[in-house]
Amino acid sequence: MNESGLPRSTTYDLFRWIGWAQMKAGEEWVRARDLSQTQAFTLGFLEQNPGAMQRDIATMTRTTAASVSSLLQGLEARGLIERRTEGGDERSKRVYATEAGIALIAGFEGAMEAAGESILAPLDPDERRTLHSLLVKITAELPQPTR
Amino acid sequence: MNESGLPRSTTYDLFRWIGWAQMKAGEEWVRARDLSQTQAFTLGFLEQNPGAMQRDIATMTRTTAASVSSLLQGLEARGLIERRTEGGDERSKRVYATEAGIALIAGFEGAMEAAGESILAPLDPDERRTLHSLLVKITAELPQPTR
DNA sequence: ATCTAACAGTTAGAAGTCAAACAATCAAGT
DNA sequence: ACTTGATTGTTTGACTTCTAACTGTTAGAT
Repeated sequence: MNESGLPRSTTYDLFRWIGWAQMKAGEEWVRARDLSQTQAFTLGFLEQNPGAMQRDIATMTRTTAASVSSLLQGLEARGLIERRTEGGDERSKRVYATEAGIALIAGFEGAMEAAGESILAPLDPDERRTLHSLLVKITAELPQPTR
Repeated sequence: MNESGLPRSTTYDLFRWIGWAQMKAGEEWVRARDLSQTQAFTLGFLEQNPGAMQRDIATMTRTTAASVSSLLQGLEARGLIERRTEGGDERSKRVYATEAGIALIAGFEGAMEAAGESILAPLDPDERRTLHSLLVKITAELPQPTR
């Protein structure tokens, strides 16, 4: 809660700001393919984890089952993913990125890394290592997003 | 993009995760008052900056003028804020938290700080200072969200 | 077998968000 | 005066997200 007036920034403000900046930095790449951030994230995840359950996707994106359901509807309508029930459990659906989906998402990881790179530019390699290890230390104690 | 399988976490993943955790940590306080995060944020901002323009709020929350417009509709309908045109400029509207709004948001800042505190718990004071200064260094070079 | 509880996913309704188009006002020049 | 451009806020329509309620499936106990 800063800008217009207030002098200090809490650590949380800085986190929010940096998260926002990262989002913006990746926006161009993502929007050029007519995807939302979450859609791109999900496709990238499916490329790496073919056959994931929807529930896994919810955990990964830290959203809800309902959000995943409607998110996948959009991707499925565009032919970027498929849902199949297999493995003898009629409840769960295995989700796969189609060839079109994989083609569309190719380079996403790299683009995100580049975006992250540009944001961390003010830090030298040593400082980046320090930052990363501090963040790891924090997240190690964080509640796992299980739903 | 971690959990189910992948070994490493990029710095950006960690940022996302921490931001999510902070949001969750403040959720209980916020939901007990039937507010969204953004609404609480906005009310807190108005408590500190009475008479802010809507444009300022958009900058602060890093959203758009349209979002603020509809966000404030909700708060106004509940009598938590007022919009007045004053100061001879018929374009801009000055936004104020009402007494009810101020009463509802009392303690928000403290609750958020406590939430932030609990997340930073794994770090000792020295590490916190280091983290804070690294974040400041990053945000100093970040594009200001001007709209 | 049957009951119960947990689990996977969907749907409905409310709210927030965005881009784009719009209306109204102000400022500055001509 | 008039015009032009910038500023401030709203509206529209599409999309995402959430909670809560729902359907259907599976596993475990009795």
